[in-house]
Amino acid sequence: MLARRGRARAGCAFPFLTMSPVRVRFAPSPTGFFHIGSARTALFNWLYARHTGGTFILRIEDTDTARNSEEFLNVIYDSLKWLGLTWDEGPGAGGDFGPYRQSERAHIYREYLEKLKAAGRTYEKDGATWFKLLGDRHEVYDEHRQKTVTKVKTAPMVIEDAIRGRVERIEDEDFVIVRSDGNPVFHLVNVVDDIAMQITHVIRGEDHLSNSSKHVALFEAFGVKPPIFAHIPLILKQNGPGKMSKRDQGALIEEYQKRGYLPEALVNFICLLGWNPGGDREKLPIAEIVSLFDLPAVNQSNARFDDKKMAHMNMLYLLALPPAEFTARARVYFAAQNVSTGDVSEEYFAAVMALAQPKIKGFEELPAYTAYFWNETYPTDEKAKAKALGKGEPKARLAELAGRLLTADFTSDASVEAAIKALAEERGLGFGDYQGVARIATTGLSAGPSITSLFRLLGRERVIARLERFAATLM
RNA sequence: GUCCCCAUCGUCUAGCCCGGUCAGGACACGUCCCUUUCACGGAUGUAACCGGGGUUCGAAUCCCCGUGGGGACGCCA
Repeated sequence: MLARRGRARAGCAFPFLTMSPVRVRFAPSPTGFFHIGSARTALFNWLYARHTGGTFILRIEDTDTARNSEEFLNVIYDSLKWLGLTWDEGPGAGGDFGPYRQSERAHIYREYLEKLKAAGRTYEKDGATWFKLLGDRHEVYDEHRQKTVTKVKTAPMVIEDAIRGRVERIEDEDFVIVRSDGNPVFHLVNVVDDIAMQITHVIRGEDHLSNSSKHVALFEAFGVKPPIFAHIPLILKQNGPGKMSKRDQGALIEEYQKRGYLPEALVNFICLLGWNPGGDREKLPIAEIVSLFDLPAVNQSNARFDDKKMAHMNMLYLLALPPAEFTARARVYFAAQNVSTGDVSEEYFAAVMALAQPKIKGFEELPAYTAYFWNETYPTDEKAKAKALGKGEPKARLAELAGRLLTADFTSDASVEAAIKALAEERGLGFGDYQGVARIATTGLSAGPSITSLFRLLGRERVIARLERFAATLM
């Protein structure tokens, strides 16, 4: 924990001015849905590229032909675009180092493999091609794997990590680089592509830290100086042990998209998992995050995901949205959810949204929160109804209110309020004696926007009709 | 089992590099205020330096050892 600030200042304050331009890549494999952890890795790469004026590359690691799918590939594209993490090079974006799908780069891997073979750094075993480490060999029984393995006495590999400092790890076993079916393995293609695409910084999850010694060994075998690594901490699942996986609750980006979360809120939230701008600020615009972000400030310890805080961040962004923007996005949400809002006018829809925006935490609350605005068949919360009817004389209050509203002025919240207040005063009662029962009668709910606002919006006829209809059920 | 990474409120974290502040903020939770409901907002409370040694006048901060958590150990990526 202590060392990182020191490293931050020990290096050049503006590495991108003195070194070759930053080139980073996000290299997902389309073997499953896109989850929070992947999104954050992509985000940190993107942030670093934008911060340094470098290049953000999207590379698809689809060498495992058995597990790849086009569907997952599209999820990756869609999720990245939704989050606003646009790539400068990669599928659909072009670039001078393509193709950007590993399944289309076989010729490049063959070429690099030849270099390794020529240097005597490979051998064939069981039909596969192995990478040969340098050093003396001896056999040893591995308890964990319950088999005899060949160990190699090698010098420690040095991993220069922008987040963790210098990490040494001994790589002591040869490993497969080309499968017996002819397909190259992750370790090989990953390193070859990082060389071929001139990647300067490898920003990836800490789960790859142990692999890095293999990768450094390969870089050295190719005679290439390894890039700067930055192994970011993992995101742990909210409940229970271990890192977050695709199966965990709240793990999938797609899910947040469907639930109407604002992508800018999600981005703001996940960049705070393992990084912070310093000071007490949490909600900050992406442009500012870009300017403040740097690798040495990334935490070294894993973070646990917290959906409550995520929801809170989303609310903050929702609250800050210009009303027209809120309305437009709400429209999209209703459409995506297939929730009908009747054939109301744009003005009416916007007016309803104006009442809802300051009250809700997320778009997913919207359909239930506004159901009674769209038609006359809205659900009634029976528990709330029982509670509202449990005290006073609800039937009398409804009748009085309906009568008074007949002549009330519905042009503004204030005029509706004045009418109800006058009625309450005449009867020696409080506003609240009418408010509760009127709300359940006209909305079916116990909570919602101010009663005067929603009366004004609903209009005299509908309000009175609802009051009378509800009163009639109380026989 | 072996190797690697990590360790401040329940959670995310500031403070650590460069030792001296009532250990600060946010989420969550409690109370109060605002209020015609529910939210928002404001105020406030509960709550943490993993343990043990060492260095030092002084350690959350530096060092060591434990312990705990995480990761890796595939012809997955």
